[in-house]
Amino acid sequence: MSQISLTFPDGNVRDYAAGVTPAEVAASIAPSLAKAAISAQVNGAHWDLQWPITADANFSINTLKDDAPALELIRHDLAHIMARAVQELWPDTKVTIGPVRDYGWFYDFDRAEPFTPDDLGAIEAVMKKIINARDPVRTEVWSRADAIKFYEDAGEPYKIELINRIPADQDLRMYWHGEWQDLCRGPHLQNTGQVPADAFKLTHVAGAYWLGDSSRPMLQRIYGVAFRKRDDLKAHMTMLEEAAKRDHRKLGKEMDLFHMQEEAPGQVFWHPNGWTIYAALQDYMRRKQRANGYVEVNTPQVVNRKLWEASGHWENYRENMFIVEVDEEGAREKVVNALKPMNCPCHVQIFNHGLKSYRDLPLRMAEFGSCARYEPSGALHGIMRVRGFTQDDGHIFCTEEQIESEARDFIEFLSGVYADLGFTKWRIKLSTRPEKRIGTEESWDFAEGALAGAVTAAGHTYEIFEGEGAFYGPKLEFVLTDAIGRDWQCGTLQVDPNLPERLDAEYVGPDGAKHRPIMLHRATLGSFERFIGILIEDHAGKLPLWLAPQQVVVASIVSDADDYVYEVVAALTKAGLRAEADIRNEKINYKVREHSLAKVPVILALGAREVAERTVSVRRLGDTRTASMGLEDLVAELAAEATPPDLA
RNA sequence: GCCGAUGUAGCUCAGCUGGUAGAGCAACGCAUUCGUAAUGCGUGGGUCGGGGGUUCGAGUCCCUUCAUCGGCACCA
Repeated sequence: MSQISLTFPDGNVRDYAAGVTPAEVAASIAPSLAKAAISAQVNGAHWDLQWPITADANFSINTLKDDAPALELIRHDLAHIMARAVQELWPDTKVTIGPVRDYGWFYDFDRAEPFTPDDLGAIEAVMKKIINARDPVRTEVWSRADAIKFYEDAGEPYKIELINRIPADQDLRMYWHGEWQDLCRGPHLQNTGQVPADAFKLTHVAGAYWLGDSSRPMLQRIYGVAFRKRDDLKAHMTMLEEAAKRDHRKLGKEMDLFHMQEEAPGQVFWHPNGWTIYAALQDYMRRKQRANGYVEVNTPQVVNRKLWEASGHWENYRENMFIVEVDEEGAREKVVNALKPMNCPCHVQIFNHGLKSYRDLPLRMAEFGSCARYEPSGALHGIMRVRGFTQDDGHIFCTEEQIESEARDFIEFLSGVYADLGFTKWRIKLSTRPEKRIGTEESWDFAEGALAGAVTAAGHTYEIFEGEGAFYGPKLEFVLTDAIGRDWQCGTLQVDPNLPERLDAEYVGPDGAKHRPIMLHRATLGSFERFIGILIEDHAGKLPLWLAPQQVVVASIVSDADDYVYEVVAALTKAGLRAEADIRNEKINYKVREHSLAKVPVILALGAREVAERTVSVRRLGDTRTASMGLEDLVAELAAEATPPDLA
């Protein structure tokens, strides 16, 4: 029998018989290691303790102390343990797949009766029993025919479909613990007892389509989370509670920003407070775009279907458009219009109005464009995913040669905006040509190269998303990370030679002939609705002063200070600050509590002392200390702080 | 759109197996002028998401519809 050499992390090299398993290697080193081992790394690959090693390799043993492999195995094994528990409780349940995901795993089942949240406790109890049984995990490689036969006998049709989807040159691996069996590529733990029994939790049940295909049956999915230690699980649950406290729907109510109601699902009723944020953000964007060479336009809400037919939207998105039919006097049939789902076709109309020259390019056209899309009911989510929204939309009409410099310019613009809004962590995705596409390979090469070049020139890096581009051109997507680590895709830049073609946009070139411009669709915030939702959650409602709806509340401590309160409010208002008086007959404790809960950034408390000294007592949100200062100094300080970042 | 859950006063929520709706906060009134996260007492307030049905009787049971929430699918 041939020998192989394993190189250990400390540099030691030991020889073993070919086909040795990591379990045997661990046992050859120390019995304690053999017991603690959960898996191995073989030439960097995550290796089951039972898989044979047939060639020389770099080798190390993983234990529960090794974070990444431990978490992967714990979560993966829990997926199997949960599936086993479910089949023990409800033997007629069919199993499908159960991958590791995020902080845990999920497993999809086919079962006539849906699971209820109450079932989760029962399943958890059986899972703990399985863990405590410490059943050894066993694995074998099977032939395709045997495996299919096995699952036919077992009545597990989904597994058969999975087998048929696995590439023919790939081994089929079966795993067992106890009597229970599953098809799985592995690796797994040595025995079920290696899973910490107190560091997992089943979180929720949900429907999910088989293979993610909405034309396939809907399965019952159970989600769980798992960690190495009980404390990690507790920390995770605390994190979820924190995230729930930041929920923009909850804060929107508490801060009286907006509401939504049944008569207008997916559309926002902005209250004065919320609209103040919206307006401050829009004013800021308007100034920024002007400074960046954009011309601002505005286009109609209700547009005849002819334009949507010409643009191609009618054909592709008719189902998602709000249709407006009008009985026009004398007309034989109804006039059919659609609320605009996007602004680009209208912008092309403005471009087409009058003759354009190459000297007009690049032409940067911006609109705070209100759009309406009939989103599927299940997609709606607070003000983040709505049916009526306003994009900070823009279209750059340019030549092919100008794509790169325009893209670069936009990336720098966007970078400045994100920094001003407090987002310093963000990344760029480059989506390239999809399978179904129009245009020549040369034009795709050129456009993808231009976007990649622009990113590099702007001093950033990008991640490629193969085949994720639009059918007409590649795109950049800008993903920002918020204060609690969640990603949000906001900005976008798309290269589009198609729409100018369809809507017959042209300009006169230096040669005197007519040419097609390229259109760059771009947005920085995406939609105001969604972005404000993100801002609220990012700041947990505690917005920077320039965006805060109510910047200062001036509260009286005694009614003798009422006149002075009004004087202070007047001084603040004159300095451009959003200030309100609170002279209600309430204790200062009560007022401080109420305005703090409403996330007012600055509370001034005025009593006899302040009146006498012409000072103010300042309390900042999130700070229990107070400071006393002169009225003029305070006004100057707040006015400076409340200046939008582009004007500071 | 699909699966599941939820919908009771302005807000947060209670209301067991059907017997004529309740709390806290908020609002309003009165008293209190009280120095940095809830002053006390009192008063008013709900066709229990909409529609239909079963029943002597429905917030409670059934059907249907709308909306919201958690996922899935979707996101030009």
